[in-house]
Amino acid sequence: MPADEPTASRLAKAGVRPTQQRLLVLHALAEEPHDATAQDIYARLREGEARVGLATVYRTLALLSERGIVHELAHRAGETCYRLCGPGHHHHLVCSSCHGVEELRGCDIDPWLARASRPHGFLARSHTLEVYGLCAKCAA
Amino acid sequence: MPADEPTASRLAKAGVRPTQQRLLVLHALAEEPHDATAQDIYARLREGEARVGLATVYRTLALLSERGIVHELAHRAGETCYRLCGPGHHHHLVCSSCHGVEELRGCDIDPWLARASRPHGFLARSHTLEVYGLCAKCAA
DNA sequence: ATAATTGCAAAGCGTTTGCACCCTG
DNA sequence: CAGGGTGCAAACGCTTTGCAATTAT
Repeated sequence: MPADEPTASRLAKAGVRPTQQRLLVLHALAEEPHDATAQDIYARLREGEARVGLATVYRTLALLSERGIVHELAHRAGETCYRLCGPGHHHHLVCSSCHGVEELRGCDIDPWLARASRPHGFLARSHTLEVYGLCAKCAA
Repeated sequence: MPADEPTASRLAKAGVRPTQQRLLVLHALAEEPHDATAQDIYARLREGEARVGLATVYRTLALLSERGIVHELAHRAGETCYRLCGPGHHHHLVCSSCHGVEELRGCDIDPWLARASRPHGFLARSHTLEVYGLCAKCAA
């Protein structure tokens, strides 16, 4: 089953067997304008002619997240959101109105962080930053 | 039922009736070295002689969170963590080893954020930042 | 052929809710 | 006395898991 070389090889390189349903999940995620839950993806796939089980969607998202192919966000309590992100360190601009997500690159707060946490004797290693506000469309 | 003036009046000022179980929940939370889930608090209270229902703990934490008396953190997926924080804007230094939480004050990344999000046409309004690393004790 | 993957349905968990009783104001 | 607060247990919704059938290499 070819039809989708780039995505398939991306999976293969990550040591994930590129099955039909995994590609479907990945495609569905790619089409989401903002991050989506497992149930969202499942519903989206069911709308079409796709035959994928809910459990498979959960398993797939967990696997892809573990392999770093998708990112797991936790802004909503009670359910996990997933998003297909570009590579490298970045943060998210989350629109409070349309819930769209944009990536904010060029994060240079590490030096600031290191300085700020020094008085605490705290050794900063990583951080998460999410920004809420209005995207260009919704601000208009 | 006096015995706990400061906490009680703090609740009263927030328009929350200072009942016995609300004070118990608040005290339990104050004694937690790091943030705790509703179930954590419930278990802690049950260890003692306190007679508080689980539902009450959930309702209380939700109410206190809504009133800004406790903060709701979402680092763990699947369950909501709560923490009794000082006032004002601040962030958290979360120790990856002991899971202790320290408050990081003096957050001045807003100007940086505003600048960074401008090219996106994004209007930043608020943000969340959590820093992971090692606290002074664990780094030693 | 062999081992991984999938689907279904049941089980698990954290959380919420209905309702009668209790307590506070 | 009136109305919010509480406790219990049942109901919920999201997620995980057991197991037999299916599919990929």
